[in-house]
Amino acid sequence: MSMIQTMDADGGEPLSLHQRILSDISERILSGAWAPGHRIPFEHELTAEYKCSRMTVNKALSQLAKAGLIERRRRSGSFVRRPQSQAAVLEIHDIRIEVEALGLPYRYERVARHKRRSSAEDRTLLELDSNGPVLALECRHFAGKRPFAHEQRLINLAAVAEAANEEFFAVAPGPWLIARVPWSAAEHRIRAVAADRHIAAALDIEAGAPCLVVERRTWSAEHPVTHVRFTYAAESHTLVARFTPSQG
Amino acid sequence: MSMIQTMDADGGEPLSLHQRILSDISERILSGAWAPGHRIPFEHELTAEYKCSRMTVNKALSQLAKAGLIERRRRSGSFVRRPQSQAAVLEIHDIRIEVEALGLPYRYERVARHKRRSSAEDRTLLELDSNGPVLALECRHFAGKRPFAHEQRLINLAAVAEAANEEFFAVAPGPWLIARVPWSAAEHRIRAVAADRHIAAALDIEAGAPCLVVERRTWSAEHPVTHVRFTYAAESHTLVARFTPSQG
DNA sequence: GCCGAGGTTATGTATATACATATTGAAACG
DNA sequence: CGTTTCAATATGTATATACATAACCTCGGC
Repeated sequence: MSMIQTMDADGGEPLSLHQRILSDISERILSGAWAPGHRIPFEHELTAEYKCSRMTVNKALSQLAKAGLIERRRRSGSFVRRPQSQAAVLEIHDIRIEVEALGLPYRYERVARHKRRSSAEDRTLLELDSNGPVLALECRHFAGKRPFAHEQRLINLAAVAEAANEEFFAVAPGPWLIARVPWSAAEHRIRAVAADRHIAAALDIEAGAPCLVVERRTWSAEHPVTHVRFTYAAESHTLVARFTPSQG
Repeated sequence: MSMIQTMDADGGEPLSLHQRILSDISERILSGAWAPGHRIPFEHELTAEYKCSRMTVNKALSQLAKAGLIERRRRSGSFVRRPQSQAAVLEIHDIRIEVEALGLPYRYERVARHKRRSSAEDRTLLELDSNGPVLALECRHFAGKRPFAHEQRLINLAAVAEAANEEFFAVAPGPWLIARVPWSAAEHRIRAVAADRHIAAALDIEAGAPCLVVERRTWSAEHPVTHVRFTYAAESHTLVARFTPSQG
């Protein structure tokens, strides 16, 4: 939101030159005016078109390149890229937020908590090398009276020692961790499963009913922190992911 | 498989100053050395630390701000941001690619094709105003001998007129559209459902078996282009989404 | 003690300049 | 004719500089 005035008389809000170049070019690409493979004008041509310095044009083009809309080749110029794969941004909110967004009262329940040396399965899930101690948690999240999600979580105590002293009666492990541990990477796996008897009981649904499972593994500065599996009854939950080409 | 490349010590390739500043600062944030809320050094201090111009520092910090790692406030400085919600990048590939990545032969089959004025349901799915013509397609994608995915698609013929002349016997609508229509936005909905009789027959599974459904709506320059629903048998498919703090 | 005016400060944007680097196309050479 | 060399070119990165803008602080008037 910047305030340098553009010379154009068409009266929109004041855009910085930088942003004007960015949106002009994305426009032309996304509208199809410049098809994939098309060579977009050289920096010095855009410099003339927008009556600005090459630095400004360069910054805008570099940003488009980083966003994946164009590809730049030395000596040859810049070219509109062919889309290769759809990439969408999936926002994964705290469950409390999701429930409250539905207008329902949220309740959290800790079902079980065990501290133990990591089993082979724990080590697979967390991608741990050593058999250090882990904390295994089982929880339920309610929307109104109905169970909304079932949570199975492993916390690597070598990475988050203070979790050993927390009972997780009042606060859910998700928010507790977020407030304490800076995440640096995460991997999500999303799939459909049939509810086994344990999950069916926990979510108050029929065994064999379809469920959406979201698993997340989190690292902080190379150390595995936590693995969590959320299971939602099919009717209760839809994940939404959006893609819009970034404009900076 | 660490997803974080830290460039410690004298290590490998020469990094540009810009990138060195970027990764240094992300390091310190992600490792927790600089906690959320911490004020990171002023531009002029970093200028001194790295012995470079303010422009270089500014570019790096602006990028970190755009990536959401820090927040910049005029006159006050730059601060490490508290993570608000997990955002992950979900890559949605062409089905042929996914099948071939599994090492299985890919086959495509067009099941049905109807051209019609859009029904009320079509208009809801496509977010259309008028009752213009649409093309409704039903297809199957095979991995080896087994059905891998079932596809139900609507194409807005007002936006993609030439689709009316394409039979889609040889080429799947996904790649056909991608090659022709520049996408500008897309929305994905992901959920678990129980297979109805039709889907069960198409995927050769039991009715009631859990399936993963991915629906995608695509726009091009404000015009709805297509709505597609992919249904995968539970065992056949897992979506993977990654989050790594962007380093530019 | 309240409140507004104005200065200070850090960031935001833009310019002109310089040199590095990768790549291409053509000239020079064996 | 094929290969090497070299200059031209477009991008990549960095510098010094300038001025705009928002926000905070202090000071002074009442």
